[in-house]
Amino acid sequence: MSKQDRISWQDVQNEVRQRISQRDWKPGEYIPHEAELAQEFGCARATVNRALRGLAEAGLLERRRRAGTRVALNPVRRAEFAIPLIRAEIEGKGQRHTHRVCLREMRLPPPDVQARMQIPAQVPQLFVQTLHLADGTPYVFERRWINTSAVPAVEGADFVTYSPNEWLMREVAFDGGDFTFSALTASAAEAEMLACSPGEGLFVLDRTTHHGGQVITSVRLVFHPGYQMHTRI
Amino acid sequence: MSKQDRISWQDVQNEVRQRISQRDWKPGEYIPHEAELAQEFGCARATVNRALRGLAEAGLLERRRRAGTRVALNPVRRAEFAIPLIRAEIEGKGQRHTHRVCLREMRLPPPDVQARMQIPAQVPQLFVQTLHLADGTPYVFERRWINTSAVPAVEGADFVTYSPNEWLMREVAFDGGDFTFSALTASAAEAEMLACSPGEGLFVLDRTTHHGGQVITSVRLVFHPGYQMHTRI
DNA sequence: CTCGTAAATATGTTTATACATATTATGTAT
DNA sequence: ATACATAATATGTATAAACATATTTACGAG
Repeated sequence: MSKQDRISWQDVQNEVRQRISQRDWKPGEYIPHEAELAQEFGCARATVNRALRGLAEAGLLERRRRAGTRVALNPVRRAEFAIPLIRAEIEGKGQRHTHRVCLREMRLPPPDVQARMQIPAQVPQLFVQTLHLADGTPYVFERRWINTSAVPAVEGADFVTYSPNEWLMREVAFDGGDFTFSALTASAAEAEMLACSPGEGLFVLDRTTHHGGQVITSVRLVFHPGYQMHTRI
Repeated sequence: MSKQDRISWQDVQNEVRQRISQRDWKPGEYIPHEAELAQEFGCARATVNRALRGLAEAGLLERRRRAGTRVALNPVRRAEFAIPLIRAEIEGKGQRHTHRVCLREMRLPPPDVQARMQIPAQVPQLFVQTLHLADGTPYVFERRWINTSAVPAVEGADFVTYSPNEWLMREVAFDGGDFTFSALTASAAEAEMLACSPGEGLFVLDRTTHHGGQVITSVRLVFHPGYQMHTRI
């Protein structure tokens, strides 16, 4: 009952969410079916459907045809996070983003990278190391492999005006990606890059980006000590 | 055109997704409006709306009333991840989950925890340290604060049959949470708990769980070396 | 009693229609 | 030209109706 006198799907969703949260409807229990709720709330079934569908997508409800809708046993099983876009992330904090290409060469990828990128063996690929800085202090160090047969135009890119990621975002399309978050212990090389002590625990994001079945690029981002990724539900 | 001869919203969504991915419609460009697409695909506007709404939620499209719909400049900006439920995660790998409560006492929370939990100063809270094991090897070490005034029943819980998280999931409702992912360098105590070397980089998840404006619990999960969190889009 | 089939039922989807709302474009008065 | 009211327009939402689909229940033949 927000604006008009009509009941909106948001109204229904809020009410249902509250009933779950207050445990009027307990985990595992079946809730009334759509038609019944529609009558209770005085709205169309489609409106209830819209509301419940959203809650099911969020993992709060489990729905099955004929069986009905019930409150999930383990409520809230997924959350969303923002994919870090380095420049946006840094500028969003009011800092200035710069980057420095440390290395750019054709190189034979190690077996694990070759497997992950699903590329033939013994074919050199473009390897780029870049350091991103926020107000001049190291922010994240990236080691990137680029599939040169999928992105031939990359041969002519020097990644000075645009960082590798920015260049790729502008030049090539992609339709999927794999993300792996982990931690590693800073090696001497990484410590020097990120201006921290060797042995420090660092946050790592490995990302592999696809387009049309092909792997475009595979990158490891090693963040500065103290980096945090945040989300809420 | 999957099953029937009718066009489904999924058909429309796939087609649009493809046009974006193939850059028939380029980032920043406006796409035809719903009525136009409905005519092109031979379906109702509601069907197109459903398709485009989903893509907008995924961050692929940006929609504004009157202005229209355009392809997002930075396509794909968010991804979903599964919130780790220790037991489910371990058993999902075919391993056996056990846990050991190492410490359980009332204790005065340090200032940062007190602030995060939005509780009055100088009031002791329940503090529990638990080690979770997979097939007997340390998996994750948790340090948890529980708001005893929000969950008075916790006084009588020994967390032997149910681990703290499982107990809380069963006993109390919650409606929101904060998640922070980071990395830390293993201290001597953490190294001993997780049977790793001090100084190793470890993956950390800090989670604060709310219900009705109150903080229920705040926990730090320190994972074993090599732990990974995975997701894809 | 068992197995397979038919009926029942709750959710899922599509459609046409109507109206709401945000935002841009237009036009008019000053 | 500028400011402001007004029209135009694309998306957003609500509804009733019809049908699709998955899944369970009931039933009947053997």
